[in-house]
Amino acid sequence: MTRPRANTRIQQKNTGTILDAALQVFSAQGFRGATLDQIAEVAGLSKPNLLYYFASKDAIYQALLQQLLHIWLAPLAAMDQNGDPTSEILAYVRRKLQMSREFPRESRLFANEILQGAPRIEAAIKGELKSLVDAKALVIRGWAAAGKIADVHPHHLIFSIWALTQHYADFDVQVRLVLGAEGADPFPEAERHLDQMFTRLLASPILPG
Amino acid sequence: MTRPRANTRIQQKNTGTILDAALQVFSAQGFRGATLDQIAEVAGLSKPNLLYYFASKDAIYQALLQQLLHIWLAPLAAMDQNGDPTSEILAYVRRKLQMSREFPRESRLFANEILQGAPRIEAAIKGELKSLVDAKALVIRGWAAAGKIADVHPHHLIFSIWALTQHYADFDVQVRLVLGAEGADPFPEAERHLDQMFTRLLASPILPG
DNA sequence: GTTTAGTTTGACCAGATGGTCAGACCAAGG
DNA sequence: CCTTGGTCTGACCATCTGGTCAAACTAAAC
Repeated sequence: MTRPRANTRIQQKNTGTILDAALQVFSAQGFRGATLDQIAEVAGLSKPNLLYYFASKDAIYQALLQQLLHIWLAPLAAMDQNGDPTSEILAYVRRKLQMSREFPRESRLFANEILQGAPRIEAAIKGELKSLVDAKALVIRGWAAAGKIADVHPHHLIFSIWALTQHYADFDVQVRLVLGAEGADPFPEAERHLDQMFTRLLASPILPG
Repeated sequence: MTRPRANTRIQQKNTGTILDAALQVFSAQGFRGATLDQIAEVAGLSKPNLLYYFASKDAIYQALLQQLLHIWLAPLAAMDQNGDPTSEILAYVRRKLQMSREFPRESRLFANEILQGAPRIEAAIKGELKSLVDAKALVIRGWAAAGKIADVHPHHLIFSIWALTQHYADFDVQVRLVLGAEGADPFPEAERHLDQMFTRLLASPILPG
């Protein structure tokens, strides 16, 4: 094995730099649209040097996806079966929106990948991601059955959380253009709106009192 | 002007064929990822023949975007100020979801364009799209002020409709993979879920009775 | 049937792109 | 110092890509 495995300090630093630059470029251009030259320039390294650390353009992309999957699933994984149902779901929504704000590039990378048919992440979706979603869907179904939240379709509830929160990362440009100068930072208002949506959605049909 | 302007039958047929093929390829690969060779192959024409009808790759893409903008705005434009507020908004949601189902390639084309920073459609967003949205936002604000719907942020309401409906086109692969074999067609359930969400969101805080 | 305007293509080009490689460079241990 | 193993790069290559062009072909008007 001639390929380094991130032992040396230099290796750790450079693989990190490369992955960050790659995230920048891939998330903005998609896999096919991105070029090694662009990544190299952003990373401040030469192209052959990139290929010293990663076997190919594809390998860089794969490494990125692999690394990001965990960050991506964390907010859902943190949803606690034993907590208060509405609070747990609302907290998940807020965490996810926060991720759109802090990690828009990651969100766009995934969006690009899925848009293109998920050719390089299909396995992870069918595996890790689906397992987690199915598990949490069961929890939600349980909450609904116990009358603690309204009777919602668990999978579509999760889809709607993804759709609504990721929209503010993936379509950031559009959101800001449409809002114009008034709404310089769309996120506070977005959080209020999403709070409102999910609070109302989840409220049990018969209100106490 | 040597360039044809779609007069002849042949011109009409071929420009149509090319735009359809281009939609196919651009929506799946993004602008940079798509190649003229791919488009030519899908269209069943030679590459030079493509460039006989359109001046450049860019021109094909621009023509596509221009053509699609109208289709895209139609459902929102059809929202009627004089109709029943809740019905109007719910009808808009259904129309928009229907478009995700019938025209997923169009949705993905826009998604790709926005993801990449909307470099070639920024003007249209700041212009036509923003104008329409602002106008409809006023209508919604009026409905809310009159107490006919709950007090929602108009722009973010529209964003949430876009996000939720387009998700089923743009992330179709993911939706189907996560649902697995059970949900062969996610749309009926999606419609029920979105109906539920917006019905509850828009219901006035004080229920009659 | 011939002219004319519109249509199609094979061959070609310049620049971009992913990837290779031999050798230069450099840090650190002996 | 010198060796050694990891790091870096200029030069290079095959292929792909957007685009051109002269010439061949075809439909239809006269």
